[in-house]
Amino acid sequence: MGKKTTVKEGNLVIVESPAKAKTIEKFLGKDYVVKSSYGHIRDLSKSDFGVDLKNNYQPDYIVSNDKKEVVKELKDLAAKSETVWLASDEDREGEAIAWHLYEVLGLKDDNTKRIVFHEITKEAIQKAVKNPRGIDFNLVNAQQARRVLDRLVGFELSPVLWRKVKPSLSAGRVQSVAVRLLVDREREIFNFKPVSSYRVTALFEVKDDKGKVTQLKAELNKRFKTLEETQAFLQECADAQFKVSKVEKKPLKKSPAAPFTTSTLQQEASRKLGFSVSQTMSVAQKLYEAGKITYMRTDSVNLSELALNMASSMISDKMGDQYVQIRNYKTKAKGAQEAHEAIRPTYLDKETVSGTNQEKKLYELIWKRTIASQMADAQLEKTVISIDAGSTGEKFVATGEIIKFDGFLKVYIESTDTEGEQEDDKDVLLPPMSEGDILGMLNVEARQRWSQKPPRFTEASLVRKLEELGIGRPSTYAPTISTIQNRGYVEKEDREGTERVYKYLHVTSGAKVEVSDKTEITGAERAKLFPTDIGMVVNDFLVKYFENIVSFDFTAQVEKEFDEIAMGNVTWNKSIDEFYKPFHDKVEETLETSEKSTGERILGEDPATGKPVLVRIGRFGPMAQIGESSEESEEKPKFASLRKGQHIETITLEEALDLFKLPRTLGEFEDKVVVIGIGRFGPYIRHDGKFVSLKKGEDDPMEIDLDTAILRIKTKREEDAKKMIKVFDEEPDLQVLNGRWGPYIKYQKKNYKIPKDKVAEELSYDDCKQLIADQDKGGGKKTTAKKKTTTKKTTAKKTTTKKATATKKKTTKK
DNA sequence: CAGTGAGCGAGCTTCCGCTTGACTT
Repeated sequence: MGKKTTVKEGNLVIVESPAKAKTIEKFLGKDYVVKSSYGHIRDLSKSDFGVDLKNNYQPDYIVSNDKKEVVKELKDLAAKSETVWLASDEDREGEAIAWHLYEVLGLKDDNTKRIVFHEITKEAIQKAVKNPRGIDFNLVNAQQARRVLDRLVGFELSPVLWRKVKPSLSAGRVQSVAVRLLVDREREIFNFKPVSSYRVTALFEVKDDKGKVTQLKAELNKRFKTLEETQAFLQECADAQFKVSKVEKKPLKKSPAAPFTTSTLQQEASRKLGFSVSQTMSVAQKLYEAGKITYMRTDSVNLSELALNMASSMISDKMGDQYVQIRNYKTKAKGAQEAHEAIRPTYLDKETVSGTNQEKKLYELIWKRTIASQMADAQLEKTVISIDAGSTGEKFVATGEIIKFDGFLKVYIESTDTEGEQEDDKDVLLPPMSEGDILGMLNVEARQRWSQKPPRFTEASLVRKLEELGIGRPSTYAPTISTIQNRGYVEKEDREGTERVYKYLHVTSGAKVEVSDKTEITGAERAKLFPTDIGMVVNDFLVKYFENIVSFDFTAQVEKEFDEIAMGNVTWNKSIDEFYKPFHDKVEETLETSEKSTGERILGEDPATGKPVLVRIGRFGPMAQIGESSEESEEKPKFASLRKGQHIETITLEEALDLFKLPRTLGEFEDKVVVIGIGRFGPYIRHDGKFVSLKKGEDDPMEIDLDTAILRIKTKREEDAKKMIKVFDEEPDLQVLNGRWGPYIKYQKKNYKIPKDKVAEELSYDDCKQLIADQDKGGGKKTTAKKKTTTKKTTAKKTTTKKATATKKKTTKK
């Protein structure tokens, strides 16, 4: 063998994910090198849409900087290999990845093979290798159409928003519909008028054969509309005879839920473990990389043959044969592409794993759900007992369920989103009773209840809705939720409930009905998604001018078109052209004719000046304004920002006028004025150039008096004194302080860490200077490194710092 | 922990889907 002749030998297999590559390499043996493309290797350039509008929408693809290294490695390996196997996923995106690889790596037909498998088992992979095919260009074109359409929609609509609403905003096929769902729901809630009715329950005494007494709770089978009716009925009950009129027993069966997909995992992890969707994904990623679960971005509910066998033997060993029931689940999700298995443990005999608490919990959830999905139905018996209430003609009903055979319930019960206003009557064993039995009444009570407003979305329930509409993909649910929050369209928040008074009626046998007022907390929300004013204005704008794009079935419609392209019935650029021409005209028309959209609402007149009071979106967010700026009058309008929790759509004239009462001067303390105001971080006291926050829940900025304010200033001073560990005479700007995360050094407005082996109190001036120099040097290196990298990276950096400050705010709020 | 506003000058922002890391607090 001469040195310069390149001998091509061996096989290069390219998959999308590096963890997958590792597993597959084991199955294929020595002759195969398995590498990963890390997803797509190139994308549309960002200049001029990345699409040539004059040349049949020709895409301009470029390999981004962070992919250059991967591409180079793959190119080198491909050149040396005898055969290159493109093993990206078996779906539209996967096919496109294969094609991009083919193009960018300069592959040739005669030594390139396209293979697919949708489960990572030895059999599946060997079978795939035996059945190679070529690249499916129809499918690739369907992906190009998808990509180009999303680019055109996003990059044409967003600039319209910059001009007509506010800079830096965004719109897109997926995110804009997500926001619309939230805005629509918020308005439904706003317009919702709760209706009250009275729910009546009774407590009876039941004696069994042996004379043992048990209690039985039953609910009246109707609700009364008015207090009078309810009171009259309860009074009748006081002297009524209660007789069992019917005892009905019905068998009932419950079936397990399908194995996890990305979306159902996100929902259950949210309900059962309180995880956010991004949390779920990053914990799942860890489990996947450690080889503990299968791939976590999937829309498939299928389990491999191998997994089914494992489940079957696991269940029969552990619980017995009668618990095994192997099932095939069908996906219900619109547009599912099912390139992978469902999410399941790699080894079903492992009930738990090592790792962080979160990893353990999520793994256990996946294990239980997977096992339960292959278990027998639960057999239950439902008992319904009807009890006549004297001669009133009304019936009380008691229901109970007993489990005859637990089946899958032994390991897993699916949660629901319904929040528990209704008490749980289930799993109640009813005392034995027969028709004609007379029951002793202990008491009858009634309480006023209100119909429930539609529920606000959580991250997870929004994902479920999007999936239902076929909008977005498993890999984008979590990022979409982040995007709409980062753009300021949506906020995830807790809301405290408000007190509500309800009527409570109570009567015992033979007595007189007592009526009283009780209070309950209602409307409390935890980690719910609230649309912001900007979100609402942007949504209204898009609905008004681009209804078809933000309609709930836009994605479904274009998916149909993509399917046609994938089947070879339609040419992709032609299809894009049919969409783009009218769309672009509409964009042009909107730019020319539409007014700037600020969500302006006139609330009324300012009683002091008679000028109009209005609210709208300003350059810095939602604001209130008294008077209009006009050319005739020199007088400028007055401005005030809306406060947290206030919204353009719901704020009243009174609330808006209150905003202008601040800042207000309380008086003087130590010869300096004391001023109350409201800033970005809530209400504050300003005195002698310093700021002190008001006490939450105790101080009202409109009410607080000078004495209380002075008290707050003094306590703040004490706290500050405690905070200070050391100051140096050499430089008063250099301080050692006690912060929330322990001691730190502050110098020229920057903070520096103190290494764990140093004691804060013992640091000398020189020690501090040294630490600052060290850390500045480290930081300096980093910043120069960052400057060298691409613009893409710096923007990514920006968003992460934004996120960091956002979480900061939240923690201080607590 | 620190921080507590605000109208013409320049250029930027933006999409959806595949994939992982690299960043702090």
